[in-house]
Amino acid sequence: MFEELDPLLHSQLRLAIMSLLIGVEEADFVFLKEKTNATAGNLSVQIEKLKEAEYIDVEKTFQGKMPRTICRITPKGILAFENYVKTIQTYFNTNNK
Amino acid sequence: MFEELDPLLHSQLRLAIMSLLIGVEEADFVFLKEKTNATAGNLSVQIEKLKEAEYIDVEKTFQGKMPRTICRITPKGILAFENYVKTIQTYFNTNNK
DNA sequence: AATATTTGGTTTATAAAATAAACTAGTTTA
DNA sequence: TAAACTAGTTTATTTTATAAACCAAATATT
Repeated sequence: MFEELDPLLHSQLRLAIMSLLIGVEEADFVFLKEKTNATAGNLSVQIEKLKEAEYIDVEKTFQGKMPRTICRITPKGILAFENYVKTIQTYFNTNNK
Repeated sequence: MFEELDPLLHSQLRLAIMSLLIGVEEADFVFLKEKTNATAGNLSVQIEKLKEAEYIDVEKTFQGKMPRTICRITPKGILAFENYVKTIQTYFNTNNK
């Protein structure tokens, strides 16, 4: 009756990251940190988990002399996100038969 | 930008319990256990947390000789649930400005 | 009538997650 | 050249979720 919620997405910060990435081509570490208000450490850990799951791609580059970490959502990530949204919606409606 | 998700409701089992209770007058332990497929131990713990937060009322009675635990959602619980739903929806739409 | 099993739970222990704090390596500014 | 800042990572701590073990009473079995 209550389908399992993808544990990788059922996390406030990881969901916020995916929410941001689904709307844009790419986003870097600093952007994600500002938008989510996460600490750098927490963000670093959660990005790594999304990457391991292949929900996002992570590219480490340099902008001038400073490091820059760019994230992009993958097709697999889009699917997982859409599925999570659909699944949790079933927890919302009152008529659970 | 991303408002905090009530940690008490951002839990698969507690959300399922609330989802069930919001649709009915009352529900007992056995009913909730069957519908959620939770183990009795997990259900017991999560019911206790929802009760502590005053999101639900818990009444311990007897049906004949057997114990029966009845749960009901409170007005506070309804508000919290509705607010959780509204908040997490903001994580879903692509246009996060 | 004793014993085994089931019911309706609670308590305790363990595993997994989230988060914060501390650290690194390099850069810019005073 | 020392202090402060940037862009992170790693490690440690706290919090959660979950499972396993337990309990008391009721019912079923031999």
